[in-house]
Amino acid sequence: MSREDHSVPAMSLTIKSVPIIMTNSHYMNTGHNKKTERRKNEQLARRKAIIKAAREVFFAKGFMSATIDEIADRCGLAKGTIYLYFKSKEELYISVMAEGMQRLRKEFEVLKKRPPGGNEFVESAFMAYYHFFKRNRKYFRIMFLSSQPDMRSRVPEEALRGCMEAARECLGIVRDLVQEGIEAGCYRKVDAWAVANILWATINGIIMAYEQDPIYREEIVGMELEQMLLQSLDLALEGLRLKK
Amino acid sequence: MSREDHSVPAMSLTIKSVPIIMTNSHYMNTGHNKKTERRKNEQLARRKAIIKAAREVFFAKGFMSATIDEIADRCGLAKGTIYLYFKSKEELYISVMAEGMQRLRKEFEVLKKRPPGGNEFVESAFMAYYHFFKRNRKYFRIMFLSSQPDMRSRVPEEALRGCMEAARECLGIVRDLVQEGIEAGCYRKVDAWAVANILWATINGIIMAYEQDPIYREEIVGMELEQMLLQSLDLALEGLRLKK
Amino acid sequence: MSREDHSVPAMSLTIKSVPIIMTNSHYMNTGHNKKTERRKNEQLARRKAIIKAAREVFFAKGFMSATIDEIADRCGLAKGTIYLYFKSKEELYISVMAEGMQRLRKEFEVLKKRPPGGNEFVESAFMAYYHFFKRNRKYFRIMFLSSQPDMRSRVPEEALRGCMEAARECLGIVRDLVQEGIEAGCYRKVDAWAVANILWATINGIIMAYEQDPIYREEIVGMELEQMLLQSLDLALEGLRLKK
Amino acid sequence: MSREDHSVPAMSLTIKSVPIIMTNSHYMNTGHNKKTERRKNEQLARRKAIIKAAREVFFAKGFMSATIDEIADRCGLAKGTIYLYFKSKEELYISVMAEGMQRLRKEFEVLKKRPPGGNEFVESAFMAYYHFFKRNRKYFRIMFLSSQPDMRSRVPEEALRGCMEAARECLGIVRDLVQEGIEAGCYRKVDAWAVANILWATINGIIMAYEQDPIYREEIVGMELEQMLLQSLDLALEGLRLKK
DNA sequence: CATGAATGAGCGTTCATTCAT
DNA sequence: GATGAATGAACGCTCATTCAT
Repeated sequence: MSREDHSVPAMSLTIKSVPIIMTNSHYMNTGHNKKTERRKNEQLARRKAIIKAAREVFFAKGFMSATIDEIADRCGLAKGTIYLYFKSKEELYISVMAEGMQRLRKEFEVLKKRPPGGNEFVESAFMAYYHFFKRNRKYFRIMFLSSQPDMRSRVPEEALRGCMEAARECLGIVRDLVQEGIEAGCYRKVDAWAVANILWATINGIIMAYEQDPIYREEIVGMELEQMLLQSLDLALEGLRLKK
Repeated sequence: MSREDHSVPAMSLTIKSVPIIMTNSHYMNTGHNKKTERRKNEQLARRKAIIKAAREVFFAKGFMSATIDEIADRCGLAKGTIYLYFKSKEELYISVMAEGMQRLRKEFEVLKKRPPGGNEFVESAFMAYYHFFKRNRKYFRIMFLSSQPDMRSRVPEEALRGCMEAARECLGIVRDLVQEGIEAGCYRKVDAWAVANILWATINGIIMAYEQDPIYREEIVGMELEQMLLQSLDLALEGLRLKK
Repeated sequence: MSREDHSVPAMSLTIKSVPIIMTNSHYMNTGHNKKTERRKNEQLARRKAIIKAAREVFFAKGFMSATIDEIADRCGLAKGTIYLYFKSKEELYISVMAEGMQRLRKEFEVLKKRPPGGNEFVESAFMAYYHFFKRNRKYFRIMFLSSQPDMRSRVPEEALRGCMEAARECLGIVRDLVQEGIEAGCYRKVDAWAVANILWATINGIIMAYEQDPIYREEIVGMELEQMLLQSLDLALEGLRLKK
Repeated sequence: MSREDHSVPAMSLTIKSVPIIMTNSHYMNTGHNKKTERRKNEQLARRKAIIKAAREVFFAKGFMSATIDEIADRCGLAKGTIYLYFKSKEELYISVMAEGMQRLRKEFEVLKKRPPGGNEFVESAFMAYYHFFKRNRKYFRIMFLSSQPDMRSRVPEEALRGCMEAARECLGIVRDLVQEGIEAGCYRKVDAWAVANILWATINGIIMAYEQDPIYREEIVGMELEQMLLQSLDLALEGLRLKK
């Protein structure tokens, strides 16, 4: 059973990874009041610990069945403390999701550094997404929740934006790949942004189908996720490719 | 709603096995089980009424915030009565979903009767789905819930199968269309079932994207759903089409 | 569809056992309207069937957890029908109890016909009670419920009287035995009624102890019920016996 | 009560491993867990208050008709708070019972300190029990519930043991009295434990008879409880006494 | 009479959230 | 800040009882 490594080596706090998550960090290294700075770090660490615990519980039980009590237990904090960091269960949820999007974004980042000249533009994005999915499968299920009206109405818009931005950046990368493909004369002259969105949606749609009940997956779809994705990639490429 | 249920009187009574169970012996085969038949109809109607109310409440509030109390109020029944027809909130949910799938399936049915000779195979399915979506938009949101583990674990498998079957039939229709396209020499020789699933997933993925927060829809995707679907159709067709 | 399902060996109704249970039987055998008489019999049979079913369910589940639904199912009647015969769950309960007391009384009746001259007066009552207990163990548990205030407040006094009368008769028989013992010169000149009550209470108390949690029975009392009863009999006899 | 918990601020930070788990690090061994101690006391008091309220409601309404709402109201707590202290209505019930047994045990304790030389061994126990009963009459009714199968199956075994132990201790005291009587040459050489159990059961049986419906008490038993107990004591003593 | 669908008050219980310490 | 006891509204659900058929 492939492990999903949301462990967070904790190390990460000391390194650059922090600024990514940190949204509310307006502390400047003027050298002065260390105490405050130390505090900030502690708080940040705590915040991450809570998100980690929440993620684990949400993954194990689902959002609806998860309880703040269990999350608090799991990170060794008091229930009240959770509310010091997150206004509601829903904000906690969105934060877990945001963190997942950040991870994905980070993995997508490498696509930007592709050596020029290769011609698997879209393929690489497909694969990057697929590999992320394999290691973070459970994120997807809870992501599908974010469209629920009772979730959305309770999620602070600002927290949501964090997710969105990450998604936008990923899509931007895909768009760039498509654009490169066009410019390299491989792809037809399509609207790269639209295609990026379509590819993105396609993968999500396929994954969603696979996260349905096993009955659906086995008796209806009846083929492995990887195969399905590859065929879908094939179809898309065929649609994109410029025919001489 | 004109009832014609004085229909066929005795029939069932001619079967011996009945008397054993029967305790309520005193009405004879005179005008006979009018009562029973009427009952059946009433029950069916009530069931539908409950599903309708549930649908409305689920749509308005979301599954999590919906309450049985409100559903009961909305269809003018007592709370206990709801539980006479549905074992749990989750079963009610799945029944709403099943009903939605039935509707979709019914609309897809017409695709089967397409006059031969036309060549918009996949287009017609896309459009059928899209039109259904426009009129039943809110179904989709709640459908996305069915992948939640805490939902699935509480939904009676049998009720789920109802949904699945309808979905399978729709997919079958799409596959047939693809197959026709292949046989008509319009499409490449692809795995029609896989392609049907991919198309299906693509549309769902796109819809899901649009059912995300408006921020996502407006600021990120930034184009109308219809456009997006059309472009996606275009891409898919291009991918399917046989090039001379 | 002629059904003759007043089945019920019915026999039983024709014999003497009836008058005992029957409280509301003012039908005289004037020969006329047989129909009515048949009805009466049917009703009586139904009543007994319900009590039987109730007994089984009360025994299996306990009064609190028993449901009218299950009782109705078990005797193949509709729930509403139960309420035609018994005003409430509590009346049903008391009727089960009354029926148990009638049984006990019937078994005690034989003590009245003891051949004169024997000298095991009290012993025979002890043993009769004990044997009844062994075969009707579960009656006792539910009997202990009758002292609950929320039971009593809902039991129609009239139904209760049925129980009481049977108990009184049993006690009367015990008193007579004690009296015989006194007159035979075996026992001291005690108040026979009081002693009868004391003996009765003693046995009930012992049985109650045994119907407590097994922990109590095994870890605390620590001896077999039969032994305990015998020792208790021994003690009582020793107390009663006239010493020369 | 001066709290000194602004104590030592950073501390915990110096230890590396700590921050992860340690959450409540900030109060050191100064005047120290005064807080905790106060809490403990408060909790104990609350627990007692709840038991008191429950007792009152159970006594007034009976277990079945009692509601947690009423119990909560009566002790001025929220319903949820009750569940912080007791897992279920049944646990509350058993706790009320346990508390009653503790009281009885405490009253029995004095019997242990009887000045030697007296010869009313069993009498004193009878009387202690009787006096307890007079002041705590209503306990007995609800005690009779504990033999109900649907009660027992829902009572946490551990809570039950509390009751049992108290009962066992009382019985132990009675046994000792009997034993003393034997050793003092007053009583026959009987099995003291069995006799203790028999006496106990006898009193309980008598009390149960008196807690039946008033009809039973008045029309059947027809004598005062005290008289009955005295006669029963008399009978038992007569049975125990060593005859020259 | 018998039925059984409908009722609906009421249940025990949960848990996100608050707030005094 | 951190705590965790307290809250109490809301929950899903039950079931004795009624009543139209």
